[in-house]
Amino acid sequence: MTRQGQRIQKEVLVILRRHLIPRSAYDVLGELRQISPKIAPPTVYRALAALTQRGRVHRLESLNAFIACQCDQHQNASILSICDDCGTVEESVAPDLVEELSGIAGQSGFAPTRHVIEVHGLCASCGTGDIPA
Amino acid sequence: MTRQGQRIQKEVLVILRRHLIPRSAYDVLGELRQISPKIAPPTVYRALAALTQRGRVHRLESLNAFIACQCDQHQNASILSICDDCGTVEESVAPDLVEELSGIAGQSGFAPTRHVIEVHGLCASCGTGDIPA
DNA sequence: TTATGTTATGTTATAATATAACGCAAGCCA
DNA sequence: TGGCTTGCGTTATATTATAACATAACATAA
Repeated sequence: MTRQGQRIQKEVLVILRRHLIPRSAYDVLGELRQISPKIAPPTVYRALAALTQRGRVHRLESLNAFIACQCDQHQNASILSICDDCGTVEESVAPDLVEELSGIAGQSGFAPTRHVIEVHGLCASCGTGDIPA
Repeated sequence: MTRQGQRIQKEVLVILRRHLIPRSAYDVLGELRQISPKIAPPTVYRALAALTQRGRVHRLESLNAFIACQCDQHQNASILSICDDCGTVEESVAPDLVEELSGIAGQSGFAPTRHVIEVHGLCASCGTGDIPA
């Protein structure tokens, strides 16, 4: 990775950390362009891929969007709880559950390498009726 | 749903059942058009949404693709194990794990409504070294 | 049966997401 | 420095998905 690559990854991470709700790659691109107007989609996707691989960012597969890791580093897969009302995402870590999941998938000889665990629903604030629609 | 809607849903299901590996919406559209050339994307997406809602088809969020339900009806969320080599998908049902997952997500008051559980890796055939790349 | 309201469908267009391909530059090492 | 490898910028385009609105199908009751 070059210095320029590092710079962009850092900028992307800063942008994602500004938000509690997921941003699409093009949302991030839009914000990046406020600083560096010439940036093109592949640059953003590369930065997001690198950050995701290093666990600094999580990709929400069911939203096609990204969020900064809230835990500041962990090796296990995250459980991402997505509020379908306000959009906030809560991250949980549960190594036992991931183990169990690997066990179930592995019953037929399947060898897991990556787990996608996302839960949709309503967060505590949106679900209580405190804030009726 | 009208008769035409039923017809298309049935055709989509037949197409998906012809394949053991997931098909994108546009793959399905392409096959549908061999029968009914004038079909447009929204028609396919509507049929897939209806079939998914009824549990006849599963959407693979991490692939943006669809596969026919292999279990022939179940109410619980599926665990979908996706072979990154040959593309086959194996479906498992594990109500206990889904319960546990709901419990973890619910610790903060989150109320789950839908679970996305996908595991990437290598299936038994691809992982054993029997068929080296 | 016809009128009427409601929901589903067809159609067009376009939005949103993602990546292929390739030339140039940066970093690395002899 | 020169040659090698990898990463990056750039252009173009592929892929996935939906908005919007007109029309058609169906249900119901007068």
